Amino acid sequence: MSDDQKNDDLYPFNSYFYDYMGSGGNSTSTFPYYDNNPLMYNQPSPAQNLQGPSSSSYGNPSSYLSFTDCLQGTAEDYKSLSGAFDMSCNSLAESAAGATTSAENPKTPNSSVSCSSNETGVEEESSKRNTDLQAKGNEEGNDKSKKLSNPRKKGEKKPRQQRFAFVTKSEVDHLEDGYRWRKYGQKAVKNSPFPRSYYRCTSQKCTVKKRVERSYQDPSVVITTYEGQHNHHSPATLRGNAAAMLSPSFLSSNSSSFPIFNSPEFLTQMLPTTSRNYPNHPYYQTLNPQHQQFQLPNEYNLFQDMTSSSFIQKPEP
DNA sequence: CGGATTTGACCGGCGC
DNA sequence: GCGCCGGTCAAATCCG
Repeated sequence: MSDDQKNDDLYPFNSYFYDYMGSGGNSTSTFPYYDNNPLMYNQPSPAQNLQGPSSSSYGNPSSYLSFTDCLQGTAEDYKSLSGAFDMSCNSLAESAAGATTSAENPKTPNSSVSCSSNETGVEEESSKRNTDLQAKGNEEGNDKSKKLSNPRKKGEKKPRQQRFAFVTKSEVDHLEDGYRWRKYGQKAVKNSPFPRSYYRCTSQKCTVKKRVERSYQDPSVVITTYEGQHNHHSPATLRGNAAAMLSPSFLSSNSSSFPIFNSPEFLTQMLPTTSRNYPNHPYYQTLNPQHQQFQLPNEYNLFQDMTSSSFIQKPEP
């Protein structure tokens, strides 16, 4: 396990988790974490998806706006949310990582382009790898014993795409998020009885990936990590789809107000339950390639900062 | 039959 | 240098 990954991934299943549990020094937090949150908790099955959270057995949906409701708003509405998340994450990331932000997410008034450099990098790498494979295939003919070739020059670090991870309580491992995914791998996770699944967006030229794993501490919890940004619209409607809202593309392609995030209900559901119900859980958070760790918690205040500065206020025009 | 999933092999990075 | 581990590939298999 590399330090890179320790800092990057923050998985509850690996050595980093134990470190976190033991010392508390590298504490992480969740964002967002949905516990008893009728807005996001218990992702509905695909069949339930369009019905919104009301089909959930968790929480009290009647008390809250559902994401379905929210998503029935204008595109501008969720542009704002996305922008807010992105802006928040970027500013936090920068503050945590100092000035080393050159490789990713240059702050621009239009946050929708904030991740483009990373995507380009990975796409280039991917193409390069394919090219290499083809070249190698030509060179080596049908030799199947050597499947893969070196995808990049030595010393050239693979650029990290922006990551966005969140925890969802669900019986279904692969949560419906409005995009189509193709599973390309599954690996056993160290210290966990549950495997981790790797998915790639099936859309052409879309490099977004996601990993799905189940918490071994709480098997009812599914941890989904998105990496990269979709370069296309969701093939399915976003209605009633919290995960789609929280996908990187959604969270980074926007710019005005999104009323639900101004609501105290949302905020109080969003974070406090995190520390209340899972005090030792290495909460997921917004991740990015710069190894930042957001220590939300004292999280609630920070999140409030985030929300007050980013959700409530409109991003700069 | 075409697309999705499964699964074993492979690769690179890292620690020892 | 070796072993471990996360991530990915791709042939085989499954499924609608």
